[in-house]
Amino acid sequence: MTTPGKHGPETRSRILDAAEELFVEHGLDATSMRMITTKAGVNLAAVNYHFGTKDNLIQEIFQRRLVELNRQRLAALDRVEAEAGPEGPRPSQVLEAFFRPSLELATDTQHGGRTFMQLLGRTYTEPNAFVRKFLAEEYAETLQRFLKALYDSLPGVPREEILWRFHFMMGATSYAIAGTDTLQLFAGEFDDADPARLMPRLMSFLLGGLRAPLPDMMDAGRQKRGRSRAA
Amino acid sequence: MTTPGKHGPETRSRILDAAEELFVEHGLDATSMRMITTKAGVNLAAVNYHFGTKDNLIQEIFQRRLVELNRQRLAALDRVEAEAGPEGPRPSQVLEAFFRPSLELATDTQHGGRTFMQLLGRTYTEPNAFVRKFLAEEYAETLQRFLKALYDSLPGVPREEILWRFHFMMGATSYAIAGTDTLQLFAGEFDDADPARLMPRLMSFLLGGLRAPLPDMMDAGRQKRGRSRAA
DNA sequence: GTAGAATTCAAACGAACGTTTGAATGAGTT
DNA sequence: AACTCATTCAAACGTTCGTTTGAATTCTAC
Repeated sequence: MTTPGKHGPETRSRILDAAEELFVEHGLDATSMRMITTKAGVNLAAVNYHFGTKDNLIQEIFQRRLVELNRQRLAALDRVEAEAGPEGPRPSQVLEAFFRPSLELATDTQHGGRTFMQLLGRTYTEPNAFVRKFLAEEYAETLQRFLKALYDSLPGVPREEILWRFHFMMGATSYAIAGTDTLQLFAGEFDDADPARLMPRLMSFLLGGLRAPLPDMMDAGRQKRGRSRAA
Repeated sequence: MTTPGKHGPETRSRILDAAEELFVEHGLDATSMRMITTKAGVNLAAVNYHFGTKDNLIQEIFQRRLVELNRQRLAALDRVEAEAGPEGPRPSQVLEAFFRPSLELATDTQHGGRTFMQLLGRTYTEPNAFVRKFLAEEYAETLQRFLKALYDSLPGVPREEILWRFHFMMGATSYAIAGTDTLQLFAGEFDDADPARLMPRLMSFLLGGLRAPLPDMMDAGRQKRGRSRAA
């Protein structure tokens, strides 16, 4: 029943949840205000009343999740940095601190976490200028800290290579989260989409990529296992 | 001058080129017919006259490139399979056959290849049902053959793991191609966007990920270098 | 219970969208 | 020259979009 005609602070969250799902299913542009308000069971004008504009609604959806996500990431980085000695954490620990929170959020079907991570993965490549802008702002500090930690953990490796590989890793991750249906579309047989198994699978792949021999030049000191510590 | 008032078969290709660029810059939905025809210097009705609908235009843009791209991929696979002995090609050769043509197309700024690959990378995660449908159809045969070749080249590895890792690799690749500006946005210093260096960088990363130790279970026979051939 | 603020509602706004129309213009043929 | 057929053109079509409006309704507080 849900008594849609009554007042209540539920209206805001009803809109947020409905919009999140629809954005995943149809994309940001292709999701209209009328689709959102119909799904949420509220009046059309409710979105503009509570959020002002559609862009503000989008921004609020991303912020309420991203702030918490990056907080968890930085907290995890603080933890491994505190536990490690003066030489700092290992590369695998830094990666874990960054990617594990997002994967855990991606496996949370209870509170729409999975829905949001699919949306986020698709948004990384979205050309929408407005979205890209505040996405970059929201990530700036977090990425700065994690890149610095990665640089320090791999003292012998050129920063350029590390930056590229981190870029590749984010691509593999967002693709893995956002495009599981793509995978199923390609390979019919496939049915093991259990998100709980995704984490170890992705983690070993990412670490393998990070530790791969450097391309072409300076193959000396290739870190097959462990790291080539300088200090 | 280009004498836009005259007849000529240029109109079709002018529309295709203009649309390709605009789709990359703004996305499929956010690019209007009026933007396309204005940029191409043709009348608004020209798109519907030459292509019927906007969806047909999109489909034609993808087909004229994808057919050629997958033809090159399959030809490269034929080549390495012919050169290899009865044991078949090595995993790195299969990967090269698949990813090198797309990366070469991504570095071709002359004929709009880079533009198209950015578009393609973004489209992998696009929820547009119409686009996803013919994208899957266009890829079906190619992916079947490459997955089979990968399975045969890694006889000791569960097919499920190979499928997942191929998925991760496609994610890293499309992300690398589509989102270079994202990378620059995150890391200000970064200026080495030379696409010619992208290929070896990405290739060593992908191979490192493919060869990584399997997660958790059956770590026995981990293929650190080379393969654990069974036959 | 009544005033006042907050919220919901049906209806409409102007703008932009993809597409269609029918006349005007061009080249090719006889 | 007249006819034909493909193409281009300006204009309009109906639909949907995000947003606004002003009255109705509900909650809060005195």
